[in-house]
Amino acid sequence: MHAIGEASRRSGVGIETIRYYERAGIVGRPGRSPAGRRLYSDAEIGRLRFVRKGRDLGFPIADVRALVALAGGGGVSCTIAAGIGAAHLLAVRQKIDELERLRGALEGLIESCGSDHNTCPLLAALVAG
Amino acid sequence: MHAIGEASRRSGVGIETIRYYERAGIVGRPGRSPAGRRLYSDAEIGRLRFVRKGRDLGFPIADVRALVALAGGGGVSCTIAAGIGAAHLLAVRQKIDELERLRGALEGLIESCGSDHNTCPLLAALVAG
DNA sequence: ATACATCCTGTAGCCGCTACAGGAGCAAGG
DNA sequence: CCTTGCTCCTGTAGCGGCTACAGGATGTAT
Repeated sequence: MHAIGEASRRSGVGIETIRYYERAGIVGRPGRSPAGRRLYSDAEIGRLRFVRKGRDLGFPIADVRALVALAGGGGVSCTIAAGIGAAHLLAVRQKIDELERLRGALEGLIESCGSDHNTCPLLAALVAG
Repeated sequence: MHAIGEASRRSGVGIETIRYYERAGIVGRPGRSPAGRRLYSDAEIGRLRFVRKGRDLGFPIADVRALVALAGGGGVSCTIAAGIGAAHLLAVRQKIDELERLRGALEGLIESCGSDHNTCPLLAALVAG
């Protein structure tokens, strides 16, 4: 059993964030020492690591909560997990497309700022339309 | 002079958002009718449109505030505006790179979910190290 | 006169943390 | 035993950038 600081170091999740995850019900409440301090088992620290990895992959908290539940249960988990993953992948692809459009627009505007002009093309673009 | 609803329609900025922009000091305070209702000139509506376009290009509010100020003043504005734009473009490119990495990771995981396996690869990846 | 739309202020909620304030516990050195 | 300094506790507020109320006043059309 480890205190929250140790759990934080081992899982890579910040102390405040661990408490937040607990409040938000993403991870269960750990046991407590007689003085009321949180005590984490290795399995619980593993769950924190799981959450961090999910977040690193960009899954929203709601998805991570669902994935945690799936990892706990057995059976048809993989189909459901793959569904969640596929939906998230779609969202990531859409976000990329959106940012690519943005990038194109910005590149055009900034490039035109290099050439000769009286009025700033970037500012003009924002005023127009 | 136009009421806030008309200003919203003409600028494409929501009513609540316009008031938020005013509170946040992104746009100045408009005049008021005798009864205390906001009245917007065409120029002020233009400024709202400017803010919307900046936001559409993904500029954070602080940048938009700066760009509004530049559009108001004259002189060396373009160099500064181009600098703000270039910095934002860099941020957009970094975000894209990050999402591309994410996309790759997700694609790998989800693809492996299609093939034969005992343990779900996606869930396993989250549990592992 | 009445119905309905529009406007006002002020406050709270969203996400996912992060950063306090103000206190209590705990291990080690003097 | 006492102090020092670290960790931990709860509770609350802040970030960005809105969005959505509640509860009231005002404007317009019939």
